[in-house]
Amino acid sequence: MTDTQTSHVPLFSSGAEMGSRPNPSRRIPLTCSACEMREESMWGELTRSEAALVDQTLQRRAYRRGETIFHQDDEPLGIYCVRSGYVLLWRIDAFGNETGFGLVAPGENMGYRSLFAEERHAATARALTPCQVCLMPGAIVNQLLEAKPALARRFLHMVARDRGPTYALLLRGQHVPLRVRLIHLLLVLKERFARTGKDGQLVIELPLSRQDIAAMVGARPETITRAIRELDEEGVATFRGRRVEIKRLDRLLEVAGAEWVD
Amino acid sequence: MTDTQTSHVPLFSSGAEMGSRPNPSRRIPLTCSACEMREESMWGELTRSEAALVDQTLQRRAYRRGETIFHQDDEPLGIYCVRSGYVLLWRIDAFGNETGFGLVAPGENMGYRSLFAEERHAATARALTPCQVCLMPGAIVNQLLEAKPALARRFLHMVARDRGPTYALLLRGQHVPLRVRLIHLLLVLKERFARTGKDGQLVIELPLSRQDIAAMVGARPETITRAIRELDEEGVATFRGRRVEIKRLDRLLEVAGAEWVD
DNA sequence: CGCCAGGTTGATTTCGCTCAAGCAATGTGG
DNA sequence: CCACATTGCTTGAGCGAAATCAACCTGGCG
Repeated sequence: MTDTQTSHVPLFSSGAEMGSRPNPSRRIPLTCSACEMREESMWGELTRSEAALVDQTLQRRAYRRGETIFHQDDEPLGIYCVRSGYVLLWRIDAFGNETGFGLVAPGENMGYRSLFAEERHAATARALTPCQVCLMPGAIVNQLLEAKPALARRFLHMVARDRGPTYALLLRGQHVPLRVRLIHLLLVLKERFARTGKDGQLVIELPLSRQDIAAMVGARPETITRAIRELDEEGVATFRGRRVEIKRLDRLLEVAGAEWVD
Repeated sequence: MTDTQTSHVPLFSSGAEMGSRPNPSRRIPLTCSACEMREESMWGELTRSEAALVDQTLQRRAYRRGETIFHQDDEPLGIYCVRSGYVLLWRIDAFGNETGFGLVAPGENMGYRSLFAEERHAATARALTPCQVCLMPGAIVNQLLEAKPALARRFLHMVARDRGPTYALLLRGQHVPLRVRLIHLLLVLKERFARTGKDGQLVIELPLSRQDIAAMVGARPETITRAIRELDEEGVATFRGRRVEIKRLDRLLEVAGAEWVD
Protein backbone atom coordinates (compact mmCIF):
# COMPACT_ATOMS: atom_id res chain seq x y z
CA MET A 1 0.00 0.00 0.00
CA THR A 2 1.03 3.49 -0.70
CA ASP A 3 4.08 2.13 -2.28
CA THR A 4 4.01 5.13 -4.47
CA GLN A 5 7.47 5.62 -3.16
CA THR A 6 9.00 8.29 -5.23
CA SER A 7 12.53 9.25 -4.49
CA HIS A 8 11.22 12.34 -2.82
CA VAL A 9 8.93 13.26 -0.04
CA PRO A 10 5.42 11.89 -0.16
CA LEU A 11 4.17 15.43 0.16
CA PHE A 12 1.38 14.96 -2.24
CA SER A 13 0.26 11.44 -1.71
CA SER A 14 -3.00 11.83 0.06
CA GLY A 15 -3.70 8.22 0.30
CA ALA A 16 -2.07 7.29 -2.93
CA GLU A 17 -2.53 3.74 -3.89
CA MET A 18 -1.33 3.62 -7.43
CA GLY A 19 -0.19 5.97 -10.11
CA SER A 20 -1.01 4.44 -13.46
CA ARG A 21 -3.45 6.46 -15.48
CA PRO A 22 -6.64 4.88 -16.69
CA ASN A 23 -7.21 4.49 -20.33
CA PRO A 24 -9.62 7.31 -21.05
CA SER A 25 -11.07 5.61 -24.06
CA ARG A 26 -12.21 2.55 -22.21
CA ARG A 27 -15.82 2.35 -21.26
CA ILE A 28 -16.45 3.26 -17.68
CA PRO A 29 -17.82 0.56 -15.45
CA LEU A 30 -20.69 1.67 -13.32
CA THR A 31 -19.81 -0.18 -10.20
CA CYS A 32 -17.04 -0.49 -7.69
CA SER A 33 -16.88 -4.23 -8.14
CA ALA A 34 -16.25 -3.85 -11.83
CA CYS A 35 -13.79 -1.00 -11.44
CA GLU A 36 -10.52 -2.00 -12.97
CA MET A 37 -8.74 0.21 -10.56
CA ARG A 38 -9.98 -1.45 -7.44
CA GLU A 39 -7.53 -4.31 -7.45
CA GLU A 40 -4.50 -2.17 -7.04
CA SER A 41 -6.14 0.36 -4.79
CA MET A 42 -6.98 0.56 -1.16
CA TRP A 43 -10.06 -1.49 -1.89
CA GLY A 44 -8.26 -4.46 -3.38
CA GLU A 45 -8.93 -6.24 -0.12
CA LEU A 46 -12.65 -6.42 -0.71
CA THR A 47 -14.18 -9.73 -1.56
CA ARG A 48 -16.56 -10.04 -4.44
CA SER A 49 -19.56 -9.87 -2.17
CA GLU A 50 -18.27 -6.93 -0.24
CA ALA A 51 -17.65 -5.03 -3.43
CA ALA A 52 -21.17 -5.85 -4.50
CA LEU A 53 -22.40 -4.39 -1.23
CA VAL A 54 -20.48 -1.24 -1.97
CA ASP A 55 -22.06 -1.04 -5.38
CA GLN A 56 -25.45 -0.51 -3.84
CA THR A 57 -24.60 2.80 -2.26
CA LEU A 58 -21.68 4.02 -4.31
CA GLN A 59 -22.23 7.36 -5.93
CA ARG A 60 -20.42 8.41 -9.03
CA ARG A 61 -20.19 11.92 -10.36
CA ALA A 62 -18.37 13.68 -13.13
CA TYR A 63 -16.84 17.07 -12.47
CA ARG A 64 -15.73 19.72 -14.83
CA ARG A 65 -12.41 21.38 -14.43
CA GLY A 66 -12.54 23.86 -11.59
CA GLU A 67 -15.54 22.35 -9.88
CA THR A 68 -15.29 21.61 -6.22
CA ILE A 69 -15.92 18.09 -5.05
CA PHE A 70 -16.12 18.77 -1.37
CA HIS A 71 -15.63 21.92 0.53
CA GLN A 72 -13.70 22.94 3.59
CA ASP A 73 -16.01 22.86 6.62
CA ASP A 74 -18.41 20.48 4.95
CA GLU A 75 -19.42 17.47 6.95
CA PRO A 76 -17.61 14.45 5.50
CA LEU A 77 -19.96 12.14 3.65
CA GLY A 78 -17.59 9.29 3.04
CA ILE A 79 -14.47 8.41 1.18
CA TYR A 80 -13.92 9.78 -2.29
CA CYS A 81 -12.18 7.63 -4.82
CA VAL A 82 -10.82 9.34 -7.90
CA ARG A 83 -11.45 7.30 -11.01
CA SER A 84 -10.02 9.69 -13.49
CA GLY A 85 -8.59 13.17 -13.49
CA TYR A 86 -6.60 15.05 -10.93
CA VAL A 87 -7.79 16.83 -7.85
CA LEU A 88 -6.19 19.55 -5.79
CA LEU A 89 -6.62 19.74 -2.06
CA TRP A 90 -6.32 23.21 -0.65
CA ARG A 91 -7.47 25.26 2.24
CA ILE A 92 -7.88 28.83 3.24
CA ASP A 93 -7.09 30.21 6.67
CA ALA A 94 -8.33 33.12 8.68
CA PHE A 95 -5.78 35.40 7.09
CA GLY A 96 -7.08 34.54 3.68
CA ASN A 97 -3.96 32.60 2.80
CA GLU A 98 -4.67 29.77 0.47
CA THR A 99 -2.49 26.77 0.96
CA GLY A 100 -2.45 23.95 -1.48
CA PHE A 101 -1.34 20.55 -0.32
CA GLY A 102 -2.08 17.24 -1.84
CA LEU A 103 -2.71 16.33 -5.38
CA VAL A 104 -4.94 13.34 -5.79
CA ALA A 105 -4.42 11.09 -8.78
CA PRO A 106 -6.58 8.39 -10.37
CA GLY A 107 -6.91 5.37 -8.12
CA GLU A 108 -6.30 7.40 -5.02
CA ASN A 109 -8.63 8.28 -2.21
CA MET A 110 -9.43 11.51 -0.50
CA GLY A 111 -11.56 12.85 2.27
CA TYR A 112 -10.92 9.89 4.48
CA ARG A 113 -8.91 11.72 7.08
CA SER A 114 -11.76 13.98 8.07
CA LEU A 115 -14.16 11.06 8.04
CA PHE A 116 -12.02 9.05 10.44
CA ALA A 117 -11.30 12.04 12.58
CA GLU A 118 -14.99 12.84 12.74
CA GLU A 119 -14.24 16.41 11.92
CA ARG A 120 -15.41 18.67 9.18
CA HIS A 121 -13.33 18.73 6.07
CA ALA A 122 -10.19 20.71 6.60
CA ALA A 123 -9.74 21.23 2.91
CA THR A 124 -11.54 21.88 -0.31
CA ALA A 125 -11.14 19.48 -3.22
CA ARG A 126 -11.09 21.09 -6.61
CA ALA A 127 -10.97 19.30 -9.93
CA LEU A 128 -7.85 20.33 -11.80
CA THR A 129 -8.98 18.41 -14.85
CA PRO A 130 -12.29 16.84 -15.77
CA CYS A 131 -12.78 14.13 -13.20
CA GLN A 132 -14.82 11.12 -12.36
CA VAL A 133 -15.10 10.58 -8.67
CA CYS A 134 -16.89 7.93 -6.68
CA LEU A 135 -18.17 8.52 -3.21
CA MET A 136 -18.32 5.62 -0.84
CA PRO A 137 -20.69 6.67 1.94
CA GLY A 138 -19.44 6.73 5.48
CA ALA A 139 -21.94 4.14 6.64
CA ILE A 140 -20.55 1.55 4.29
CA VAL A 141 -17.01 2.41 5.22
CA ASN A 142 -17.86 1.83 8.83
CA GLN A 143 -19.49 -1.47 8.07
CA LEU A 144 -16.48 -2.64 6.15
CA LEU A 145 -14.08 -1.46 8.81
CA GLU A 146 -16.03 -3.34 11.41
CA ALA A 147 -16.00 -6.52 9.40
CA LYS A 148 -12.46 -6.40 8.11
CA PRO A 149 -9.69 -5.72 10.61
CA ALA A 150 -7.22 -5.92 7.74
CA LEU A 151 -8.88 -2.98 6.05
CA ALA A 152 -8.70 -0.94 9.20
CA ARG A 153 -5.05 -1.79 9.44
CA ARG A 154 -4.56 -0.65 5.93
CA PHE A 155 -6.21 2.65 6.53
CA LEU A 156 -4.28 3.11 9.70
CA HIS A 157 -1.12 2.60 7.74
CA MET A 158 -2.25 5.02 5.08
CA VAL A 159 -3.32 7.80 7.39
CA ALA A 160 -0.18 7.42 9.43
CA ARG A 161 1.90 7.69 6.31
CA ASP A 162 0.50 10.54 4.45
CA ARG A 163 0.74 13.19 7.02
CA GLY A 164 3.89 13.20 9.00
CA PRO A 165 5.79 15.94 10.69
CA THR A 166 7.50 16.03 7.38
CA TYR A 167 4.62 18.09 6.24
CA ALA A 168 5.33 21.08 8.28
CA LEU A 169 8.88 21.44 7.22
CA LEU A 170 8.41 22.06 3.58
CA LEU A 171 6.33 25.06 4.36
CA ARG A 172 8.71 26.75 6.68
CA GLY A 173 8.99 30.02 4.95
CA GLN A 174 12.37 31.53 5.36
CA HIS A 175 14.32 28.46 6.30
CA VAL A 176 13.77 26.50 3.18
CA PRO A 177 14.27 28.97 0.39
CA LEU A 178 11.45 29.39 -2.06
CA ARG A 179 13.68 28.18 -4.82
CA VAL A 180 14.04 24.83 -3.14
CA ARG A 181 10.36 24.51 -2.40
CA LEU A 182 9.50 25.28 -5.96
CA ILE A 183 11.99 22.77 -7.32
CA HIS A 184 10.63 20.21 -4.99
CA LEU A 185 7.16 20.80 -6.25
CA LEU A 186 8.37 20.44 -9.81
CA LEU A 187 9.95 17.13 -9.01
CA VAL A 188 6.78 15.88 -7.44
CA LEU A 189 4.74 17.02 -10.39
CA LYS A 190 7.22 15.42 -12.73
CA GLU A 191 6.44 12.03 -11.24
CA ARG A 192 2.89 12.36 -12.34
CA PHE A 193 2.68 14.68 -15.27
CA ALA A 194 5.91 14.38 -17.16
CA ARG A 195 6.14 13.02 -20.65
CA THR A 196 9.16 12.88 -22.85
CA GLY A 197 9.17 15.45 -25.64
CA LYS A 198 10.14 14.69 -29.19
CA ASP A 199 13.75 15.62 -28.64
CA GLY A 200 13.97 13.42 -25.59
CA GLN A 201 13.39 16.40 -23.39
CA LEU A 202 11.44 16.04 -20.20
CA VAL A 203 8.22 18.00 -20.50
CA ILE A 204 5.69 18.67 -17.79
CA GLU A 205 2.26 19.92 -18.64
CA LEU A 206 1.33 21.56 -15.37
CA PRO A 207 -2.21 21.08 -14.15
CA LEU A 208 -1.79 24.15 -11.99
CA SER A 209 -2.08 27.84 -12.53
CA ARG A 210 0.62 30.16 -11.22
CA GLN A 211 -1.68 30.99 -8.37
CA ASP A 212 -2.10 27.36 -7.53
CA ILE A 213 1.63 26.88 -7.59
CA ALA A 214 2.01 29.85 -5.30
CA ALA A 215 -0.51 28.33 -2.92
CA MET A 216 1.30 25.03 -2.94
CA VAL A 217 4.68 26.36 -1.99
CA GLY A 218 3.32 29.01 0.32
CA ALA A 219 4.23 32.11 -1.61
CA ARG A 220 2.67 34.91 -3.65
CA PRO A 221 2.12 34.63 -7.36
CA GLU A 222 4.50 37.50 -8.05
CA THR A 223 7.25 35.75 -6.22
CA ILE A 224 6.62 32.60 -8.18
CA THR A 225 6.95 34.48 -11.40
CA ARG A 226 10.31 35.78 -10.34
CA ALA A 227 11.55 32.45 -9.14
CA ILE A 228 10.48 30.88 -12.39
CA ARG A 229 12.31 33.47 -14.37
CA GLU A 230 15.44 32.74 -12.41
CA LEU A 231 15.26 29.07 -13.21
CA ASP A 232 14.67 30.03 -16.78
CA GLU A 233 17.65 32.34 -16.94
CA GLU A 234 19.87 29.76 -15.37
CA GLY A 235 18.88 27.37 -18.10
CA VAL A 236 17.55 24.83 -15.64
CA ALA A 237 14.04 24.72 -17.00
CA THR A 238 11.97 26.64 -19.50
CA PHE A 239 8.48 27.80 -18.67
CA ARG A 240 5.98 28.74 -21.33
CA GLY A 241 2.51 28.99 -19.96
CA ARG A 242 1.81 25.75 -18.23
CA ARG A 243 4.37 23.88 -20.23
CA VAL A 244 7.66 23.25 -18.53
CA GLU A 245 10.72 21.82 -20.18
CA ILE A 246 13.25 20.44 -17.82
CA LYS A 247 16.66 21.23 -19.22
CA ARG A 248 18.86 20.17 -16.40
CA LEU A 249 17.21 17.53 -14.31
CA ASP A 250 20.49 16.86 -12.59
CA ARG A 251 20.50 20.38 -11.20
CA LEU A 252 17.00 20.01 -9.84
CA LEU A 253 17.83 16.73 -8.22
CA GLU A 254 20.98 18.18 -6.84
CA VAL A 255 19.14 20.94 -5.04
CA ALA A 256 16.30 18.76 -3.86
CA GLY A 257 18.48 15.82 -3.00
CA ALA A 258 20.97 17.79 -1.03
CA GLU A 259 18.37 19.61 0.94
CA TRP A 260 16.09 16.83 1.61
CA VAL A 261 17.16 13.94 3.68
CA ASP A 262 13.90 12.32 4.52
CA MET B 1 -11.25 9.84 22.49
CA THR B 2 -8.97 12.72 22.16
CA ASP B 3 -11.64 14.81 23.61
CA THR B 4 -8.93 17.06 24.84
CA GLN B 5 -10.88 19.66 23.00
CA THR B 6 -9.38 22.93 23.92
CA SER B 7 -10.83 25.99 22.42
CA HIS B 8 -7.81 26.18 20.16
CA VAL B 9 -6.07 24.03 17.67
CA PRO B 10 -5.05 20.60 18.80
CA LEU B 11 -1.56 21.39 17.65
CA PHE B 12 0.07 19.67 20.50
CA SER B 13 -2.07 16.70 21.15
CA SER B 14 -0.04 13.87 19.81
CA GLY B 15 -2.47 11.24 20.70
CA ALA B 16 -3.75 12.93 23.76
CA GLU B 17 -6.19 10.94 25.75
CA MET B 18 -6.44 12.83 28.95
CA GLY B 19 -4.83 15.72 30.67
CA SER B 20 -5.05 15.18 34.41
CA ARG B 21 -1.73 14.92 36.10
CA PRO B 22 -0.90 11.90 38.15
CA ASN B 23 -0.30 12.21 41.81
CA PRO B 24 3.47 12.04 42.03
CA SER B 25 3.46 10.79 45.57
CA ARG B 26 1.48 7.67 44.83
CA ARG B 27 3.36 4.46 44.45
CA ILE B 28 3.90 3.53 40.87
CA PRO B 29 2.26 0.34 39.73
CA LEU B 30 4.55 -1.89 37.78
CA THR B 31 2.09 -3.10 35.25
CA CYS B 32 -0.20 -1.78 32.57
CA SER B 33 -3.17 -3.59 34.03
CA ALA B 34 -2.73 -1.84 37.34
CA CYS B 35 -2.01 1.54 35.83
CA GLU B 36 -4.54 3.99 37.09
CA MET B 37 -4.22 5.95 33.93
CA ARG B 38 -5.24 3.19 31.61
CA GLU B 39 -8.96 3.53 32.08
CA GLU B 40 -9.14 6.97 30.64
CA SER B 41 -6.47 6.44 28.04
CA MET B 42 -6.33 4.88 24.66
CA TRP B 43 -6.01 1.56 26.39
CA GLY B 44 -9.19 1.74 28.36
CA GLU B 45 -10.66 -0.69 25.85
CA LEU B 46 -8.49 -3.54 27.00
CA THR B 47 -10.06 -6.33 28.95
CA ARG B 48 -8.45 -7.55 32.10
CA SER B 49 -6.85 -10.46 30.35
CA GLU B 50 -5.58 -8.36 27.50
CA ALA B 51 -4.00 -5.95 29.89
CA ALA B 52 -2.38 -8.85 31.64
CA LEU B 53 -0.96 -9.94 28.32
CA VAL B 54 0.49 -6.50 27.84
CA ASP B 55 2.08 -6.67 31.26
CA GLN B 56 4.30 -9.46 30.15
CA THR B 57 6.18 -7.43 27.62
CA LEU B 58 5.66 -3.90 28.79
CA GLN B 59 8.85 -2.03 29.47
CA ARG B 60 9.01 0.85 31.83
CA ARG B 61 11.81 3.34 32.11
CA ALA B 62 12.51 6.51 33.97
CA TYR B 63 14.16 9.40 32.18
CA ARG B 64 15.92 12.40 33.52
CA ARG B 65 15.14 15.81 32.22
CA GLY B 66 16.77 16.28 28.85
CA GLU B 67 17.15 12.61 28.08
CA THR B 68 15.91 11.37 24.79
CA ILE B 69 13.36 8.61 24.76
CA PHE B 70 13.50 7.79 21.10
CA HIS B 71 15.42 9.38 18.35
CA GLN B 72 14.62 10.58 14.87
CA ASP B 73 15.55 7.88 12.37
CA ASP B 74 15.35 5.14 14.95
CA GLU B 75 13.29 2.14 14.03
CA PRO B 76 10.04 2.30 15.99
CA LEU B 77 9.89 -0.29 18.74
CA GLY B 78 6.31 0.16 19.74
CA ILE B 79 4.02 2.66 21.32
CA TYR B 80 5.23 4.82 24.15
CA CYS B 81 2.86 5.70 26.91
CA VAL B 82 3.81 8.58 29.14
CA ARG B 83 3.04 7.82 32.76
CA SER B 84 4.39 10.99 34.25
CA GLY B 85 6.26 14.03 33.08
CA TYR B 86 6.17 15.92 29.82
CA VAL B 87 7.86 15.08 26.59
CA LEU B 88 8.75 17.27 23.63
CA LEU B 89 8.63 15.97 20.10
CA TRP B 90 10.98 17.72 17.74
CA ARG B 91 12.88 17.13 14.60
CA ILE B 92 15.81 18.49 12.72
CA ASP B 93 15.92 18.87 8.97
CA ALA B 94 18.65 18.91 6.39
CA PHE B 95 19.15 22.61 6.90
CA GLY B 96 19.76 22.09 10.56
CA ASN B 97 16.48 23.73 11.51
CA GLU B 98 15.01 22.29 14.62
CA THR B 99 11.26 22.24 14.66
CA GLY B 100 9.35 21.41 17.77
CA PHE B 101 5.85 20.08 17.44
CA GLY B 102 3.90 18.15 19.93
CA LEU B 103 4.05 18.12 23.64
CA VAL B 104 3.12 14.83 25.19
CA ALA B 105 1.43 14.84 28.58
CA PRO B 106 0.84 12.11 31.16
CA GLY B 107 -1.62 9.54 29.90
CA GLU B 108 -0.85 10.26 26.31
CA ASN B 109 0.87 8.12 23.74
CA MET B 110 3.64 8.79 21.33
CA GLY B 111 5.62 7.08 18.63
CA TYR B 112 2.58 5.33 17.25
CA ARG B 113 2.44 7.20 14.00
CA SER B 114 5.80 5.91 12.82
CA LEU B 115 4.93 2.44 14.02
CA PHE B 116 1.75 2.34 12.00
CA ALA B 117 3.36 3.95 9.02
CA GLU B 118 6.19 1.43 9.18
CA GLU B 119 8.66 4.22 8.86
CA ARG B 120 11.52 5.30 10.98
CA HIS B 121 10.76 7.86 13.63
CA ALA B 122 10.35 11.27 12.11
CA ALA B 123 10.99 12.96 15.41
CA THR B 124 13.04 12.80 18.55
CA ALA B 125 11.31 12.61 21.91
CA ARG B 126 13.02 14.49 24.70
CA ALA B 127 12.00 14.54 28.32
CA LEU B 128 11.18 18.08 29.37
CA THR B 129 10.80 17.00 32.94
CA PRO B 130 11.69 13.80 34.73
CA CYS B 131 9.51 11.18 33.14
CA GLN B 132 8.25 7.68 33.46
CA VAL B 133 7.47 6.13 30.16
CA CYS B 134 6.19 2.69 29.25
CA LEU B 135 6.94 1.04 25.98
CA MET B 136 4.41 -1.33 24.57
CA PRO B 137 6.27 -3.39 21.99
CA GLY B 138 5.07 -3.38 18.42
CA ALA B 139 4.37 -7.09 18.40
CA ILE B 140 1.83 -6.76 21.15
CA VAL B 141 0.25 -3.77 19.53
CA ASN B 142 -0.21 -5.76 16.38
CA GLN B 143 -1.74 -8.64 18.26
CA LEU B 144 -4.19 -6.37 19.98
CA LEU B 145 -5.06 -4.60 16.79
CA GLU B 146 -5.75 -7.90 15.11
CA ALA B 147 -7.97 -9.05 17.91
CA LYS B 148 -9.83 -5.83 18.57
CA PRO B 149 -11.30 -3.97 15.64
CA ALA B 150 -12.54 -1.34 18.05
CA LEU B 151 -8.98 -0.57 19.07
CA ALA B 152 -7.93 -0.18 15.48
CA ARG B 153 -10.83 2.16 14.98
CA ARG B 154 -9.73 4.14 17.93
CA PHE B 155 -6.21 4.49 16.66
CA LEU B 156 -7.48 5.39 13.25
CA HIS B 157 -9.48 8.12 14.81
CA MET B 158 -6.52 9.31 16.79
CA VAL B 159 -4.03 9.34 13.97
CA ALA B 160 -6.51 11.04 11.69
CA ARG B 161 -7.08 13.70 14.29
CA ASP B 162 -3.74 14.69 15.47
CA ARG B 163 -2.19 15.65 12.23
CA GLY B 164 -4.35 17.58 9.90
CA PRO B 165 -3.52 20.04 7.21
CA THR B 166 -3.94 22.42 10.06
CA TYR B 167 -0.46 21.55 10.99
CA ALA B 168 1.18 23.17 8.10
CA LEU B 169 -0.47 26.48 8.54
CA LEU B 170 0.83 27.42 11.89
CA LEU B 171 4.34 27.22 10.63
CA ARG B 172 3.89 29.39 7.62
CA GLY B 173 6.52 31.95 8.29
CA GLN B 174 5.54 35.30 6.99
CA HIS B 175 1.86 34.81 6.63
CA VAL B 176 1.07 34.21 10.20
CA PRO B 177 3.14 36.75 12.07
CA LEU B 178 5.46 35.47 14.72
CA ARG B 179 3.54 37.38 17.31
CA VAL B 180 0.44 35.36 16.58
CA ARG B 181 2.24 32.06 16.53
CA LEU B 182 3.84 32.81 19.86
CA ILE B 183 0.55 33.80 21.41
CA HIS B 184 -0.98 30.68 20.09
CA LEU B 185 1.72 28.60 21.68
CA LEU B 186 1.17 30.38 24.95
CA LEU B 187 -2.52 29.59 24.85
CA VAL B 188 -1.83 25.96 24.17
CA LEU B 189 0.68 25.80 27.00
CA LYS B 190 -1.77 27.54 29.25
CA GLU B 191 -4.18 24.64 28.89
CA ARG B 192 -1.66 22.32 30.42
CA PHE B 193 0.67 24.29 32.60
CA ALA B 194 -1.27 27.21 33.95
CA ARG B 195 -2.06 27.65 37.61
CA THR B 196 -3.71 30.55 39.25
CA GLY B 197 -1.33 32.77 41.21
CA LYS B 198 -2.08 34.14 44.66
CA ASP B 199 -3.54 37.33 43.30
CA GLY B 200 -5.80 35.41 40.94
CA GLN B 201 -3.37 35.97 38.14
CA LEU B 202 -2.88 33.34 35.51
CA VAL B 203 0.64 31.95 35.79
CA ILE B 204 2.33 29.56 33.44
CA GLU B 205 5.48 27.78 34.46
CA LEU B 206 6.91 26.99 31.05
CA PRO B 207 8.51 23.61 30.58
CA LEU B 208 10.41 25.01 27.63
CA SER B 209 13.57 26.98 27.20
CA ARG B 210 13.61 29.98 24.91
CA GLN B 211 15.30 27.83 22.34
CA ASP B 212 12.57 25.27 22.58
CA ILE B 213 9.98 27.94 22.18
CA ALA B 214 11.81 29.22 19.16
CA ALA B 215 11.82 25.74 17.69
CA MET B 216 8.14 25.36 18.31
CA VAL B 217 7.05 28.47 16.54
CA GLY B 218 9.65 28.19 13.84
CA ALA B 219 11.81 31.15 14.72
CA ARG B 220 15.21 32.04 16.14
CA PRO B 221 15.78 32.50 19.84
CA GLU B 222 16.74 36.13 19.34
CA THR B 223 13.48 36.83 17.65
CA ILE B 224 11.60 35.16 20.46
CA THR B 225 13.29 37.38 22.97
CA ARG B 226 12.22 40.43 21.05
CA ALA B 227 8.67 39.24 20.62
CA ILE B 228 8.48 38.48 24.31
CA ARG B 229 9.73 41.88 25.19
CA GLU B 230 7.03 43.40 23.04
CA LEU B 231 4.31 41.49 24.81
CA ASP B 232 5.88 42.57 28.04
CA GLU B 233 5.97 46.23 27.09
CA GLU B 234 2.40 46.12 25.94
CA GLY B 235 1.43 44.81 29.32
CA VAL B 236 -0.11 41.69 27.89
CA ALA B 237 2.08 39.22 29.76
CA THR B 238 5.12 39.35 31.95
CA PHE B 239 8.01 36.99 31.41
CA ARG B 240 10.57 36.30 34.08
CA GLY B 241 12.67 33.30 33.26
CA ARG B 242 10.30 30.50 32.59
CA ARG B 243 7.55 32.04 34.57
CA VAL B 244 4.88 33.83 32.61
CA GLU B 245 2.14 35.92 34.08
CA ILE B 246 -0.77 36.51 31.80
CA LYS B 247 -1.98 40.03 32.40
CA ARG B 248 -4.47 40.38 29.65
CA LEU B 249 -5.85 37.05 28.63
CA ASP B 250 -8.54 38.81 26.66
CA ARG B 251 -5.93 40.33 24.41
CA LEU B 252 -4.32 36.99 23.76
CA LEU B 253 -7.62 35.39 22.97
CA GLU B 254 -8.50 38.28 20.78
CA VAL B 255 -5.45 37.83 18.61
CA ALA B 256 -5.62 34.06 18.54
CA GLY B 257 -9.34 33.93 18.21
CA ALA B 258 -9.56 36.35 15.39
CA GLU B 259 -6.80 34.74 13.46
CA TRP B 260 -7.66 31.22 14.06
CA VAL B 261 -10.89 29.84 12.81
CA ASP B 262 -10.20 26.17 12.98
C1' DC C 1 -13.47 45.02 -30.70
C1' DG C 2 -13.17 45.59 -26.04
C1' DC C 3 -13.38 43.24 -21.63
C1' DC C 4 -11.26 40.88 -17.91
C1' DA C 5 -8.84 37.44 -15.26
C1' DG C 6 -4.38 35.90 -14.95
C1' DG C 7 0.24 36.90 -15.32
C1' DT C 8 4.38 39.88 -15.36
C1' DT C 9 7.26 43.68 -13.88
C1' DG C 10 9.01 47.29 -10.95
C1' DA C 11 9.50 50.03 -6.53
C1' DT C 12 9.19 49.89 -1.78
C1' DT C 13 8.70 47.97 2.80
C1' DT C 14 8.88 44.77 6.38
C1' DC C 15 9.80 41.00 9.25
C1' DG C 16 12.75 38.04 11.01
C1' DC C 17 17.48 36.14 10.19
C1' DT C 18 22.56 36.68 10.73
C1' DC C 19 26.43 38.02 13.01
C1' DA C 20 28.56 39.78 16.91
C1' DA C 21 29.02 41.16 21.42
C1' DG C 22 27.74 41.47 26.27
C1' DC C 23 25.52 39.55 30.38
C1' DA C 24 23.51 36.53 33.92
C1' DA C 25 23.07 32.13 36.09
C1' DT C 26 25.01 27.80 36.98
C1' DG C 27 28.55 24.65 37.70
C1' DT C 28 33.46 22.89 38.49
C1' DG C 29 37.92 22.39 40.07
C1' DG C 30 41.59 24.22 42.73
C1' DC D 1 35.02 30.08 48.68
C1' DC D 2 36.60 32.11 44.63
C1' DA D 3 38.43 32.15 39.55
C1' DC D 4 36.81 30.52 35.51
C1' DA D 5 34.28 28.02 32.01
C1' DT D 6 29.93 27.01 30.16
C1' DT D 7 25.48 27.62 28.74
C1' DG D 8 21.46 30.23 27.86
C1' DC D 9 19.54 34.68 27.28
C1' DT D 10 19.48 39.48 25.75
C1' DT D 11 20.66 43.42 22.87
C1' DG D 12 22.15 45.83 18.79
C1' DA D 13 23.27 46.68 13.77
C1' DG D 14 22.74 45.33 9.21
C1' DC D 15 20.89 42.50 5.66
C1' DG D 16 17.99 39.88 2.63
C1' DA D 17 14.08 37.27 0.88
C1' DA D 18 9.69 37.76 0.01
C1' DA D 19 5.41 40.47 0.78
C1' DT D 20 2.91 44.50 -0.67
C1' DC D 21 1.38 47.96 -3.68
C1' DA D 22 0.66 49.47 -8.14
C1' DA D 23 1.01 49.45 -13.08
C1' DC D 24 0.96 47.29 -17.09
C1' DC D 25 0.76 43.48 -20.33
C1' DT D 26 -1.55 39.42 -22.71
C1' DG D 27 -4.49 36.19 -24.43
C1' DG D 28 -9.03 34.09 -24.45
C1' DC D 29 -13.86 35.07 -24.96
C1' DG D 30 -18.33 37.22 -25.36
